[in-house]
Amino acid sequence: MIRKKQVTLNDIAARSGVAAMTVSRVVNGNGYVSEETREKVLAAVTEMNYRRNGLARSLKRQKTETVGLVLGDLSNPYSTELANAVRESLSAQGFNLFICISEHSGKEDIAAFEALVDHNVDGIIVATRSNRDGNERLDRIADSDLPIVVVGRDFPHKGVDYVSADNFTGGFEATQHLIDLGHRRIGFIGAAFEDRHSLKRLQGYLKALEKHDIAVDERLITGRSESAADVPGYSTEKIGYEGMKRLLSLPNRPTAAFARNDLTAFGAIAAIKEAGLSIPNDIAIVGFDDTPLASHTTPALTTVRQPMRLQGQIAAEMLLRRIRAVEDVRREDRILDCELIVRGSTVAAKL
Amino acid sequence: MIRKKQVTLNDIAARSGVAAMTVSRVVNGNGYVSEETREKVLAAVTEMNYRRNGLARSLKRQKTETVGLVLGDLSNPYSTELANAVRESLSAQGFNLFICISEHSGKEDIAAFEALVDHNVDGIIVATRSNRDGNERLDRIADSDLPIVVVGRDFPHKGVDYVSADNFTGGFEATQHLIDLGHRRIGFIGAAFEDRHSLKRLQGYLKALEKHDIAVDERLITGRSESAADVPGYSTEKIGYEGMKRLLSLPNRPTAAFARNDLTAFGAIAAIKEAGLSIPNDIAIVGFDDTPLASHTTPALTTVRQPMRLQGQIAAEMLLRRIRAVEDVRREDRILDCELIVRGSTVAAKL
DNA sequence: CTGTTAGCGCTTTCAA
DNA sequence: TTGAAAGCGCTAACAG
Repeated sequence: MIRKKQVTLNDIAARSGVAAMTVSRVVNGNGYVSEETREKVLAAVTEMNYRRNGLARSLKRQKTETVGLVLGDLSNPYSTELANAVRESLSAQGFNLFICISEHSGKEDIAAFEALVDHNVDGIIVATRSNRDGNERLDRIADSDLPIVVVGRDFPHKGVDYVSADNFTGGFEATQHLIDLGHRRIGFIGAAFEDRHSLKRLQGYLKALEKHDIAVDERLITGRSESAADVPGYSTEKIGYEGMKRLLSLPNRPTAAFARNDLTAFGAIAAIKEAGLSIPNDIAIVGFDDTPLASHTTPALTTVRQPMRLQGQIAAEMLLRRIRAVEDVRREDRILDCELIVRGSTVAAKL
Repeated sequence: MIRKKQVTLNDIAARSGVAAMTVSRVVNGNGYVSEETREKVLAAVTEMNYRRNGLARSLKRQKTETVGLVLGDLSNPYSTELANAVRESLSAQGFNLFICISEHSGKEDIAAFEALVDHNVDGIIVATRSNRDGNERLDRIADSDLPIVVVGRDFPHKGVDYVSADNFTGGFEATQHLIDLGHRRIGFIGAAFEDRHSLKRLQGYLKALEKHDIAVDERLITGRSESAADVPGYSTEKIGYEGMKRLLSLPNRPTAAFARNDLTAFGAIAAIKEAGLSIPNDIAIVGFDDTPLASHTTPALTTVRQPMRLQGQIAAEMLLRRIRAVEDVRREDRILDCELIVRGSTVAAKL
């Protein structure tokens, strides 16, 4: 259809018999305008249903007061809380937030970055998992001095801040907790082989085993299959379910397992119940995140709580600091403490 | 800090000794450019790390190839699946998706609309709950012919399409199912008083009772407290928990309950278990949505499945149709069937 | 195949 | 208190 032609400043100016500049002043509420003129203009604005063109405005002003947030997926409560916290912090400062989803694909990460840069956002918060293509592009964008903050992992670029939970220590403490309870055969659910060096929670797990001289049994570490392609949104739970099934089929099955996150733990719990086994007596389970549902499963889930909202707030602050900076900003990073929440899903190992 | 001055078409043109227009052609890959010139330009582009300015481009072209999606919250798996489906459909057509969250606040709805309109998105998909302020603003935006599609409810404007699940029939069938099982005292969880006329699922519930001559007991209908202000993201589960507690404290407690959605049902289940009662024998529960977790609770949740992805796809198609239309578009609406999924949380009433 | 011109809608700057 | 001019960076339309 023939879209109604956009009403412009000039239209309003013509209609109310003043200059475009005067209309601009009225619309933006700055500069001096006589009450009389103001009213005349405002009348025309209402009458013609005028909306200023943000594109033109931003083009001229060289800023958009908009920030982008790139998320790997939406299915994890982690993303949700983070996004809310970021949004709240930013909107309190008059910034808009546009969220992009990349579905954990490097290609889509790039598409999201492009889209945001194309729209000249004032800064980007990145909370996707690290991947080569995405990192490379992000690096280039950071080179152009666009403010960037990364959440949940680090990013080695002098112009990029990052904030993350202490996943390593969290993983360590979760595992340590199980060891303290007397468990020796402890599974890890949710790690693909290629995560070995990037997944801090897995590293914490390995470290705890090492500290107690428990040999690592590769078969106890299970994760998504090779074909990561078939792993869409909600798969984390599916991974937990399948991972636990694999652990249960082992000749010498573990007496406890640490799941990469709560969703994975929920899947694992389902598999255990389905096998007619009991939690925590046959198998103890620890999750990670302390999602809202964690306290409501039966039994309630022992898990590691990470400060999701705080990460979002800090990320927003870091970004605003960069956006507003008038001189060079020194890189900043924050690693936040996690907290082990012991509930019913863990208990001392049977002897 | 002094942000690096943006590299422009003219800079590249100057550097490579051609006109800006030629650079534009190379960058956008349209029009004829000799191989030789192309290479020269491309070299300069790489060398100077040029990125075209999307604002200027969109201002000139009068389109952004970007669509906005406004969501009430992110905590409901419904939003998640919808967003993913929308994103997939749009990105397949070369459109970007920017998601805005309104936290179920009319004020934030408006802020999201403004932000999107300000960025001259080509269209908006709205999936927030209906509210007066938001509707009013949306109406004005629709008046200006910006393509708009509403999801999950209707919206009475000749220029706005909508797609929704058949919540009324879904609610009816869920309740009917419980009645068929012999239940007569059936609670409804998750309806505030003011939802009475807007919540189709509640209307379906009431209709089913009416059909079977079961008198409505107001005390069996429970929802969020008056102060909706204290109800942030994840509260739906909390509402279910509290709602069920209230039902359990009734002198003559119900033998079954229909929860407004799965999250609410999960909360209700937690309350029942906490009271030492059994599901489904003491109280049967039906949810709505068939979220991924529904099949993994103990017992698994009987629920009404609504086609979330399909709604997203259709919404995207409807919007693209409007965006691409060259002449007036007739209003379209689609109501999609739901499906009752019977699992372990419902069983015949004890006599 | 390449260049010129004009202008998208706004705001900055300077002048009145 | 108001206005005129210039230009943000890009591309459509036309000319060469």
